[in-house]
Amino acid sequence: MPRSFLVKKHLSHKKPNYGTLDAHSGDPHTHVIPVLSSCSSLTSPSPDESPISRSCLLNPAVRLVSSICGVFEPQPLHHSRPPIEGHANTLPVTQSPLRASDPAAPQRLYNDRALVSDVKVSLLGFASKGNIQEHFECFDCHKTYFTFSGLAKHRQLQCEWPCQKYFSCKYCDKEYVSLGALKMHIRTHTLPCVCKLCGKAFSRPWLLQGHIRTHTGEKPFSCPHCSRAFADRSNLRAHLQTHSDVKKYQCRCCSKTFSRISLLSKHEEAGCCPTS
DNA sequence: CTGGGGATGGGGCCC
DNA sequence: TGGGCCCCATCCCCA
Repeated sequence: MPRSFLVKKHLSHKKPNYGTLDAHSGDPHTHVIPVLSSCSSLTSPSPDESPISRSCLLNPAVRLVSSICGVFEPQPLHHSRPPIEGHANTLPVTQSPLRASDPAAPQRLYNDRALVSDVKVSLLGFASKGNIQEHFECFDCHKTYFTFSGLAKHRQLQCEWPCQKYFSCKYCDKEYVSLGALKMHIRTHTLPCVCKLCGKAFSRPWLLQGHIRTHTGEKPFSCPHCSRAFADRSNLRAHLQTHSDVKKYQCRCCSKTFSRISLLSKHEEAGCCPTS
């Protein structure tokens, strides 16, 4: 049951990138090391022990922006747009050296982070609603998120970056806008989570956990209205609808109500609402 | 045909 | 960046 919005929308200039995938999968720190090297230059002489270097390294905004903009990347991405005026191609963090002994370092680091936020919003096509730290809105679909990471993941999975590579699955013809989305998709081919009892394989560990309950008979989700129990919370939720006097899904034609949208769909497909 | 349970896939969010 | 959890959606099967 593939979700089509994960897949890249256009199929032009298809560019398989297995080498990049393999390189990244082989070295999970590929994105981190360049940032560390850049940040360590700000925190000499002891970058390994400096809390500033650590915070710089762990700052997801710095890592994300650096990886996307190519500022710290050994292999720059192909920009389809010119640099944003006033920001050039250099992040502010490289312009204000920080030292652990500097008493003003924390505040300056905070200011730099604010600048990074500004850059990332400008460069990546993000719009902010009011306070930048409260709401992040996607330019393309206008969905809003409370955190930047939430918006970033949404952009990775559902909307296209203004300048990006496309990652093609080597097992099928699907293409994705981010390496992470591709990795997640590839798991549906490789199915690395295997049930030791029956050999059935799954793409994610929690799917395997749910499957194992079918062997053990464990049903941790009990209905508060009857004695039934379920192995899956979603199935309990569907069951709870059967106790409800008000069915959630109503036919627009005959006003008949159903406990599930699938039942309503089947009802409509059966011909109740031929025009809908 | 309908209603409901079982099983599974995938995105969002948090840590 | 990935794992875990939650939620939603969907398909299959059976009474």
